[in-house]
Amino acid sequence: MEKTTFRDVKQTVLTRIRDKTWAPDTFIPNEVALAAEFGCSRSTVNRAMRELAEEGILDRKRKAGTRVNATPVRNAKFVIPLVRDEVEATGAAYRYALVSREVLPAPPWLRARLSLGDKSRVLHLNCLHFANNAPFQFEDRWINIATVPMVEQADFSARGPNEWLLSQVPFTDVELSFSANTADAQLADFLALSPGEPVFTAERTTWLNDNPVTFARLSFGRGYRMTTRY
Amino acid sequence: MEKTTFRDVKQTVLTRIRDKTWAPDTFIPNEVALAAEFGCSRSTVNRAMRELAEEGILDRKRKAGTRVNATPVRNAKFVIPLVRDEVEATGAAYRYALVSREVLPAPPWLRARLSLGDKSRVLHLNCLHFANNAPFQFEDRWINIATVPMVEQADFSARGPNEWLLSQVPFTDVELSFSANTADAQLADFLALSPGEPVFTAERTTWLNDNPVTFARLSFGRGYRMTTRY
DNA sequence: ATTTCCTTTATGTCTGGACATAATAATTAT
DNA sequence: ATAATTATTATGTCCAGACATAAAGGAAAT
Repeated sequence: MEKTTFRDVKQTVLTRIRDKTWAPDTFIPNEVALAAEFGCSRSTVNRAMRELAEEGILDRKRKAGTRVNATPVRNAKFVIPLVRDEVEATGAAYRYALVSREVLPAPPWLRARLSLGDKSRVLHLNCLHFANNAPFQFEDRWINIATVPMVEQADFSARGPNEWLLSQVPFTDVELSFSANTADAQLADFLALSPGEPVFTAERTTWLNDNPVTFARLSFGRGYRMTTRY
Repeated sequence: MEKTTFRDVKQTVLTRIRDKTWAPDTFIPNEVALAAEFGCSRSTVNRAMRELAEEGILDRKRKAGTRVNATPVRNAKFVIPLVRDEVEATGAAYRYALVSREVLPAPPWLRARLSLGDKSRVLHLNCLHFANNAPFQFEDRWINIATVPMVEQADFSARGPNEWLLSQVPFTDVELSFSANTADAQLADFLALSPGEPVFTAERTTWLNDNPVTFARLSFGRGYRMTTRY
């Protein structure tokens, strides 16, 4: 007879939820009772339940107990890779090109988005990432010079700003958002699309303890899909 | 003097990584050493390190040790809510309408996607979800009758199939993918767009232990954004 | 009836110890 | 030199027991 692991407990609990032994919105036995039933320690049950709660299956509250979540608002985990890795993972050759680089006062829309003062200076970069020489992603990147002073000396002709930032500048918070948009003339040009074609847009803003670090708008052309399994 | 919690340990480790005390791609001290340094038990250090590894910050291997991940492939967590909750969270009134319902043999593209046999029957539904009476999401839903026989008797005139499925049918695996597309004539009509306007598309396929349950294509009109912070 | 205080209870976390396991490093046999 | 075997080591997991803490429920005071 093998020992009951926290994985076994998770599995058993999941099965009971699926076969409606434990119905949605009802409380399940407490940890001590389950530990006794499964023949393991409370710590083991606790870990199993904690992870299931993390996954959105269960809802736990002190004293109240553990309830089966009626609407399992399951959270999908998206792995956000580097462009280089994303391209190379498909077997395609990755190439990077810097389109433009300039230092300028932060435009109003960016000041609003990052809550910057009105005399903030930013580095603005436009970059293109290719997969097998076909444009794959257009990167519109803004970096807050006040938070990252050394960015003015950095060389972005061979390596993209994202890779540089990841290796040089830590961050504590990220906001990420996805949307569908149409390509304007400039974007269509860069991504080899016709104006008006749909583009998949990912916008990422990062902070280092309340100090805005960077804002990036990443545009992907035809056929791009962001996929996850869980 | 307070006790050192696993949260304290996580915080300290993160700080040391950020200030480059522990550089990327280098090994950090083992759990016993850290427990001694922090004045806590190894279990506490273990939990902190395990969670940081889960978050993609660290890379752990038995015997080898714990290494600082050079390219923190941080994974974003997306909470996928019910349409109803998503709409009501903005303060808008939610309304649902069933557009069409028919039982038919699975079309070839669906058979391929769900690996269905060639005489599979499916229930096909078209639904509209409104926010304050403005179309918010168009749902193109296909349900595998073989896996969910009782779906033929279900009434979808008042409640959307997603809510019904969530409460009635368990699932074990989900594939989710996002993309940008253009509205065709039918979709433009339903979402009150002009044909050719961009739509944000989410496609979700779910299985119950290798048995395909359902495939849904959810289309969102103008201005829809899917956002997460971490 | 409403507020305030106290008790109870289930989860949250820590400890210190133990054994399991994977992977590396060292050793021995071919 | 190369392959097979054996130690070593850091992480992975488990346990039993302890105390902390949030929150529900009831009791007492207003």
